[in-house]
Amino acid sequence: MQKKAIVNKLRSSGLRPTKQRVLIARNLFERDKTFHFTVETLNKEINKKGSDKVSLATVYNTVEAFTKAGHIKQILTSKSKSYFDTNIKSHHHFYDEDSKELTDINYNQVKLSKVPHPPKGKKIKNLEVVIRLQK
Amino acid sequence: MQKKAIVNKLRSSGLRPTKQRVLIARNLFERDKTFHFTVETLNKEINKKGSDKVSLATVYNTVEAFTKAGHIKQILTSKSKSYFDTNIKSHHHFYDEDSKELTDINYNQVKLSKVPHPPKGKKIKNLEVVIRLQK
DNA sequence: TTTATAGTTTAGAATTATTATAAACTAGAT
DNA sequence: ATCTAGTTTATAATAATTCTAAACTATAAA
Repeated sequence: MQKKAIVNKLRSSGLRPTKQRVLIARNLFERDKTFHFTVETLNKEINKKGSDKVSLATVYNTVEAFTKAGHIKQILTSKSKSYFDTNIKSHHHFYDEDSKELTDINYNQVKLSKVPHPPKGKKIKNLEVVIRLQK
Repeated sequence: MQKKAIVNKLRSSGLRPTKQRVLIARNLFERDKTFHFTVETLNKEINKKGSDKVSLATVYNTVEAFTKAGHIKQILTSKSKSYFDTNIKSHHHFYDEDSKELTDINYNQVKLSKVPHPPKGKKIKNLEVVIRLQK
C-alpha cells in the first residue's frame, strides 16, 4: 500500500492524515503478512528506529480510531491485554496455549452448518472461532 | 450442590477446603443458572452481605486455582479484563456489543462441518465460537 | 497566503486490573 | 497437642489503559 492510498484510507474514515497516523498506518498496512499486535508491541515497533517518535498516548488513540474505523480488528483472547489484527476479513484463530501465539485460520477452512438465531432485535455482526491448541 | 459435594470437589483437585474457598465455591456453584463474572464482580458478591469477608487477593488466588482445576473457565473477550464462566462444558457465546453482555449458546445450537487440522505436534484442546451481536 | 479553529498530540497524572511479598494463620498429618 | 506446608491477608508493586489540559497542526475560509 502506497502512502497516497494510506492517506485516502484515513481521509475516507474521517481521520486527518497526521504525521503520526500515517506513520502508524504504514507500519501496520505495508506488510506482507497480517500482523497481530498489542499496543505495547506496536509502540515498540514504531519507536525503535531512529525515526520520528510517537507518544504512547497517540498509539492508544490511533489504535482505537483505526479499530472504530474498521481498519484493524480486536481479537478475542483470555488475557488482560488487548490484541489486534490487521486482517479484518472474517477469519478465525488458532491459539497455542504453550507458546501463547495466535495464528490466522482462513475463513474457508472453517464451515458452520448450524448457527443459532440472534435474540430479537439483534443482528449478527460477526462470528469468530477460536481453536485452542495444546501439545 | 451441597456443602459436602463442594468440599469433595475441592479435595479432588488438591485444594484444601478452606473457609474462604468453600464460601466462594458455594457462591459460584450453588446457582441455577451459569454465571459469568469478573474477579471484581465476584469479589463484590462475596463481600456484600454481612457474611465473613474474603480478601481481594484470595478471590484472585481462588479464581486462578479454580480455573486451573477446571471448575470454571475463562471466557474469550476483547476487553482488558478477565471474564470467567461457571459453565465449563464446551459451549459458545453471544457477545452483545451494545450491552456488553455475554450469553451462553448451547453446544448443540452450533455445528461445525469443517475444522482445520491442527499444526503438527499440536492437538485441539477446545473450540469456541463467539457471535457478536448488534442492533 | 494568513488566520481561525476544530481536531490532534503529548507528557504526565490518574485509574483500573493484576501480581508479588512476606507475615500471620490454619487444615490436616503425625 | 504439635508441626508444617499450604493458605490468607493487607499492602506494595507492576502493568494496562484512560484522562487531562496545554501545546501543536491540518485545513477551511477569508
